[in-house]
Amino acid sequence: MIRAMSNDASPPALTADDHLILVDGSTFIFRAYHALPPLTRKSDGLPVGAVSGFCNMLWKLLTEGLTPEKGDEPTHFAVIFDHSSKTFRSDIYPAYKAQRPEPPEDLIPQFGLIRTATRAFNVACIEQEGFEADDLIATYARQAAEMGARVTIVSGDKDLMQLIGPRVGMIDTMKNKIIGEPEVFEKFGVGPDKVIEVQSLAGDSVDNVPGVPGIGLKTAAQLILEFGDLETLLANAHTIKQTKRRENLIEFAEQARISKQLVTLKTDVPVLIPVTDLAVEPVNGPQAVGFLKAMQFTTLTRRVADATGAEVANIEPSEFEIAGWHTPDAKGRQMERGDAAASVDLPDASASPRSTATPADVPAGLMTARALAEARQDEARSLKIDHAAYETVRDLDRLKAWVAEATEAGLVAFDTETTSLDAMQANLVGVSLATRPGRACYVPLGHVDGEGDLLGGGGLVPGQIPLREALDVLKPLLEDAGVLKIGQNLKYDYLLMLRYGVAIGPLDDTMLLSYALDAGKGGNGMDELSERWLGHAPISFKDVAGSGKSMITFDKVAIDKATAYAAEDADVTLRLWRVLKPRLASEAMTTVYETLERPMVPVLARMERRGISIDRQMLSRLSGDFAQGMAAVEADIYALAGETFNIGSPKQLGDILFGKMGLPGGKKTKTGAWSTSVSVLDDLAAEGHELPVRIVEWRQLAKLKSTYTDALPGFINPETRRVHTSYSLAATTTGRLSSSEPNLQNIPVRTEAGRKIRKAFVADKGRKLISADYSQIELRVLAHIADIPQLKTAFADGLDIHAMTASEMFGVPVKDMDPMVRRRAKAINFGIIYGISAFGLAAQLGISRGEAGDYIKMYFQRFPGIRDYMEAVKREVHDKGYVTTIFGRKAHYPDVNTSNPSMRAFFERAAINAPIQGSAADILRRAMVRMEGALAAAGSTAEMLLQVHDELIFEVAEDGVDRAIPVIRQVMETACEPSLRLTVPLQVDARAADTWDEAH
DNA sequence: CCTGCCCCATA
DNA sequence: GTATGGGGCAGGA
Repeated sequence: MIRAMSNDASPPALTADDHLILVDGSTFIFRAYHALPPLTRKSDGLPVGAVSGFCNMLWKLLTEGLTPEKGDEPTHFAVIFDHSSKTFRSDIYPAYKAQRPEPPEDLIPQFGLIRTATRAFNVACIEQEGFEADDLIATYARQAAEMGARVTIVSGDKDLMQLIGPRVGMIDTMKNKIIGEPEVFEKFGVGPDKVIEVQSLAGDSVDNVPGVPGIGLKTAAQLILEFGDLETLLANAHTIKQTKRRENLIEFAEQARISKQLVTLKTDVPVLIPVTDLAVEPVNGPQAVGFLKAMQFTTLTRRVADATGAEVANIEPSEFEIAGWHTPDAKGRQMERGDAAASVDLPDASASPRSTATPADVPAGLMTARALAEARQDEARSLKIDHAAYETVRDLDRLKAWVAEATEAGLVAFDTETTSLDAMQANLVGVSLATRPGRACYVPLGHVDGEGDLLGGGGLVPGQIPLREALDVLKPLLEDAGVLKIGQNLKYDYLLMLRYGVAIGPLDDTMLLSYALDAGKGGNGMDELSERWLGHAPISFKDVAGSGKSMITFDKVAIDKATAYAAEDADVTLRLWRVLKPRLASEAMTTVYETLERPMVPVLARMERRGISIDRQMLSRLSGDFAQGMAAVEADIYALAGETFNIGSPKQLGDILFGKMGLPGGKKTKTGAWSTSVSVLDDLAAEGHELPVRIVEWRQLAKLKSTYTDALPGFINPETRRVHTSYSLAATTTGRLSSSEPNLQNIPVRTEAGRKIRKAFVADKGRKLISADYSQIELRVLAHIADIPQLKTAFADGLDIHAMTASEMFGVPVKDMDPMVRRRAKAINFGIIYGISAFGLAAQLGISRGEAGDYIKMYFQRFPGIRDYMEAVKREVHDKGYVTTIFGRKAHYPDVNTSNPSMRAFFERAAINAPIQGSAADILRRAMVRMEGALAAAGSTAEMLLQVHDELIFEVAEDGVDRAIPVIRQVMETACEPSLRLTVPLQVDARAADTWDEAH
């Protein structure tokens, strides 16, 4: 099959019209294995996932080249493999690639199969003793390029990037990504010609290339850019300023040289098969089809047969032996199933399923509630999970039967499977339902064929109900007021289903139940809750979809695996609900859950769905401005430091400031490194040093650029053209929300440069943004909780609270007060909220600990109620393990009684802060829950978009501003009522403008 | 590729 | 001194 041996007439040399494709077979196998669904098996169990990916790629490259356009097809083609692990490199450095782990067991048979596949397609299959595939590729690439031909290397291996040049390109078919000079630069920080220099410094722990300790890619690139190459650098190593680095470069110079030898690919391998012999030959249809048939790759078999005119029906599957493979013991597998089945027989835990949903079932008296809660906890641990008992719902009749069952039961656990964690971009792949423990199903709706997935997707897998028809049956159930929908983190499913025209309700969320009951005791994710309450570890998402780069989307997961995973989620959710829901009554947390948690789900889902517009052009301009600013500052920094270094590396910066320049640094971080935080740099600046000032400037620009102006545009949803954050309802111990992807709760505001970013958050044309924020809400809450007369009076009279504090403490009049005095009082006020310590206050104000301690003493003398409050909270948290907000939310600190004094003090401060921060958070939640209804009732079309802890952002048509603002203020200022009468007024400032910056 | 660390943006 | 999320770097799988 290899035609290289027929050398009677030597084939013509390659020309500029030729195109040589070199496939790196060895790394392909590993990468395909990890990228593809974990278990793609032929009917007899032979694992063929990597082979399938390989054949699809091979066929596509052979017939189309890199792109479907004509004229791109290869004229020459070879697949290159490693021959054995021993190469000239292991002679230079025995450790080289010595720690390679054994390949996974199910991958072993595929090594031989891929070589067989290559030959089946009539493609040259090349390996040579003593040389790695990379060296052969390097040699062929050089030879072909010298003849003027175009070369494409098919690999994702970074070691091959050194070969890239004008005629030599690279493509990573796993990622569908072309790798050219820009990509190399992105990865190594230098062009292809300097890649080996960088690699010899940075090393590579995967291949055991040692490099120089302490030098990573970033630093290596910087050194090479400065010195040009390794030898020049080593010759000038003594001039390197950073002590540790200089020493390492000198000490490990030889190691760097060895590394360079290891990473430099040989371009002069005496190849046994000349490059001219790699000319493409036509695929032998029957031969290729025979192999593909044996592999049971139906789609590709058909495709190749069509293209070659081979008759599939008339071709027998090829027979061949496969090393490392034997048919598994069918009996053994049977046994395994039998064992699992033995535990299937679930007793029907709820004789009357419907009863669990009706309020009548929840006993009125606390003692009975506790008895029920305890019984449920025992039950949960005794009931086992059986994946084999779950049903895959494949037709409309079965789905209708499940809907009927759920309707009859009056409750159903519901979960969606999708293609993305982002509910605004996810497509529905399937839903699962559970009606009682052990009784669950999965309804696949959008699973696709995974076979053609390397260079293009497959079609819908048969045996699935059409999405539209399924939704028509599910919608009435999901919106049925008589059926409780139970989910885990239902905001996700709610938002997703909203996009499919379904508004889920009524609902219960196990994550929020857990959060209301146990905030602070641990996570509220399903896996963790399942472990905690059911003693069961559910199938992990990783097990069905993989992780990292090789992760597949759920629509590519095989339906039987998907059923086990998805139905289990619904089952587990239902079981968790049965444990957690009765605890609400028995622990008197029902009101918290029903007023502060559950109603937030639809409110936040709608906010997230609305999103906010950002001005992409403005951010792009800002990015450019920041980059320019950084470059200018950078030049100053290098001049001041007398050398270049990586400013973004705190380690290197510390070496420069405190090592080389010998500045008095003092502070170390907890790992013993020099601290280079702003406070340290500011101290240095105060002593007249210029460099720290510049560093702080650079840091600010770098932060704004990377975190905001560069990152935010990537979050613009292509469909809505807006940015949709995701709020977490259960991420904090105190009751605050958190925002992520992107985090819109930390958009800059304090500096001028930062506020420019806020200007990029804009109202759509003809509309305005309204920002409404509570003034001093936490201090007001403190005044209320701790019952401090002076503070309450000051708020009632609308005074400047910090000035008043200063006046009380230092006995100075508010009128014409020294700003410094007010600043101190302000810092103390904030310190109180944070559970003040003399240490912290001293750091904040830049005064001595003793002085700070005196301030605190003075404060407590003037406001003894604050000290009493703090002492009371400490007693409470030590006594009960939790503290509560004004609305009854609990924040747990299970480790507060630790014997470690500093840990203990930390938990005490957190416990002091929690009722203050948490009560303010509760107030915000109450306002948010009421807001939409109040606006609608007042005839306002204003839409609530964002929450930032004490601020709400709305968008409304220009002519709707005046109607909206009074409603917003009213709702926010009266948010506590009627449950609670605060003894201080709440004050809300609201403003409308075109941008967030101006509205704020 | 993942994790810990450091630093920093907000309230 | 409280509460978060996230970016860049370096080291170890």
